[in-house]
Amino acid sequence: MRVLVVEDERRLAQALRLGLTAEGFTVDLAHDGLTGLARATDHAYDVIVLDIMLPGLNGYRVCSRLRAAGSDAGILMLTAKDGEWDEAEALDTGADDYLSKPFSFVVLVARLRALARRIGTRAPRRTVLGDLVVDSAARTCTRAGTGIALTPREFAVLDHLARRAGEAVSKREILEQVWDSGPDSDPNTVEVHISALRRKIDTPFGRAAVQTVRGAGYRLAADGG
Amino acid sequence: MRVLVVEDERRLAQALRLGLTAEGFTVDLAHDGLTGLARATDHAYDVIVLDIMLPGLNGYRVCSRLRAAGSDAGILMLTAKDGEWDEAEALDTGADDYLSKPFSFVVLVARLRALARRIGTRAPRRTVLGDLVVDSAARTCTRAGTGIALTPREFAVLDHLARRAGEAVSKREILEQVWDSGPDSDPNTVEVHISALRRKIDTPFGRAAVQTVRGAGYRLAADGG
DNA sequence: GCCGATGCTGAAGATCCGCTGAAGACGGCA
DNA sequence: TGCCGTCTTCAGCGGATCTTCAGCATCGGC
Repeated sequence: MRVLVVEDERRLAQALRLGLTAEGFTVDLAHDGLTGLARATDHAYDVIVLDIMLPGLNGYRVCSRLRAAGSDAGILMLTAKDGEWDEAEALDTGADDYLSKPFSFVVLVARLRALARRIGTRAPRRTVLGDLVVDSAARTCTRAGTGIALTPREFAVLDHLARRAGEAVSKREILEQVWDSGPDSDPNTVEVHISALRRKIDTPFGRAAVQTVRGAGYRLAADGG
Repeated sequence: MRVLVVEDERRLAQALRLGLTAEGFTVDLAHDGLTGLARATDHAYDVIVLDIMLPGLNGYRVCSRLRAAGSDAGILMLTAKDGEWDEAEALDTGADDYLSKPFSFVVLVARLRALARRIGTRAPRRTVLGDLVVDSAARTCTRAGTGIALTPREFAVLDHLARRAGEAVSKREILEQVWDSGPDSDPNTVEVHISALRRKIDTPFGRAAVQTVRGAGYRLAADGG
């Protein structure tokens, strides 16, 4: 399990690294907000321990920027016992949990484990393909930041293709998965919906994310077309 | 904050329910171990008040089975002053805290609050979505600073949507969470309440925070509409 | 270039889904 | 018990959405 600790007190940071490593975590450190943000966006961490008071960029900022960048790591914030602390703000910026200093190391480990467990079972929700974003949880789709309204069927088809981005998916499979219908249904139904989909997510943007694989079905380009 | 009280003395259980409800908790009762275990595994409680001496299945058993089932609710055990009581055993089975009878109600509330804080409910007390504020603890809702009176059901629906702000939530799920009803109940009930909600929090302000996701349910706009 | 197979697309009718007003049921409270 | 606010059920409306169909375009092999 990979953990990033963003903490400016070096003694504490080192102690955490030693302790967490002994508990079986793989630990990286950052000592200020900017470095933390950079590392977190470069590497895929399971959980991030984030101090609120940081030089450069404070914890709230790091947290909201991470979420804006689409990170789905678990984030646990550390609050100084006397510092100003706004629980609502923290959770609003996308933190998953928090712990006030001074804290028990055992509690920290327990919380990190619980957090990782929670994050792990959280269904993957956003698929990013170039400037095309498919968000299964929100049931939204955006191209270059522009929201696109899709009907239920259209979204279901797109979602299914997105989960196998880059692979060719047969009409048969789409029919079974999206329509949960028997193998004797009309593949033309799929064609009609694919057509509608292209008219919404490709044509207006001069792109071609939905590709026809003759005889084999369709493929959603991994780079968004 | 959701609390489950598992206590076989009905008078005491009722008194706890009244008192805790007045303190802003959402309280459910169970009068024996098996029922308590069933309820606790079915619903996500933040904390569970668990009597040791219970008909059917005693508190220790309930506690260890809950933990075995992966529950991460806070558990506070109640011990009779004369009953045999093994603190080590209690904590071994996964209890977080304990209190011996007779106890002061004020102390119980304080312990429950501390416990909930320690366990770290990730549910924000207040959810801020643009100028729409939903306060789960106070059970109030304001839009642009104006207080809005909601009926219990309306608030429960809004609260549930707010906890998943930005995500599409199915009518089915709303029915299960807000009504804790079976999957065969009428989704139209939800529609009626959604309609009432919109008439109160959206229409008068010319906004559209409550969005219909055709075929999938509803979504509360993360920016308040 | 021809041909069959395969895929695309516009139109139209049928269907499904969600919204809403009203009526009655229910429950708390005096 | 009667009142009042709230909840659920019902039925109809209106519109979005789905499917079917038919004709046309495109592709690949010859």
